[in-house]
Amino acid sequence: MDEYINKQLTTTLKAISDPTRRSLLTKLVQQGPMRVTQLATYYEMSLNSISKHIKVLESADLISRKTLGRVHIIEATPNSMQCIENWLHSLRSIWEIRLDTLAEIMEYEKENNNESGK
Amino acid sequence: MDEYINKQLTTTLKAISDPTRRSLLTKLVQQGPMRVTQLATYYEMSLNSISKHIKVLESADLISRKTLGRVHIIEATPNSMQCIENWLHSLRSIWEIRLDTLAEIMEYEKENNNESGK
DNA sequence: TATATATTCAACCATATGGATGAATATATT
DNA sequence: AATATATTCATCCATATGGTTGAATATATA
Repeated sequence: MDEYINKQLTTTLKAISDPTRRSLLTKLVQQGPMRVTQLATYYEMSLNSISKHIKVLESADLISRKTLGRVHIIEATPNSMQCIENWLHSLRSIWEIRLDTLAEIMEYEKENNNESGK
Repeated sequence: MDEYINKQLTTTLKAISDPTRRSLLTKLVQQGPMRVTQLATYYEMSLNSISKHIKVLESADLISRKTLGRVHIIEATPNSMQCIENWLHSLRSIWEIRLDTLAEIMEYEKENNNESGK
């Protein structure tokens, strides 16, 4: 696989493998753009930790940030998760191709056995 | 979200967020069931590390193991990744619903402005 | 200008992770 | 019975991660 895509995949998967970050993302997708303090109110965690999580999501391109004065508006950019779906689908298609091939082989074997069994 | 599913999601995502483990999984999906030493030959890493990675994949239910004497046959079980697709799709549908609602609101605002502009 | 607010940065800590190596276990083979 | 093979377990190490707190920065408000 393309090494660039592979790294992007790693970054994206690591980012969403944390439950707090998944929750942040979901919140942003549900409620729309929001500022950091606003987001943080939903969690027991310190604001600083939330800010750190946002940074991780940002470097995975899962969110974008618009700075208005001292306020940062955070918006989900869920398109960046496409790479995950792509990987899942490619894996699934490889899987199905192999199962099909296997089925064909078994069919062939069966016929062969029938021949020799005549 | 259901806490059980959420934990499963975390385990699964953490498992596939490592490039070596994704590669192992892909190899198994492509080539079919294989034993540990066989798998390890494809990598520069020590056999022990591969064995450890396999254990991680196993506890995420991404592979299954059949023990035949001293040999362990490892097989990919990619269905367990369904939880990821489910999550991605649910997120996407929330996203689309919000965008639709937003579009309706904007449409309403537009009409409203037209009215007041008469 | 002084103060309050929004946010990040820096340092610290405990625990997790990914790798290595060497020993242990279980099973085959001679 | 002795040896070889397949695999995991235990330990160790360096680095990453997720959290905390306190300081710094930037902007708004009184």
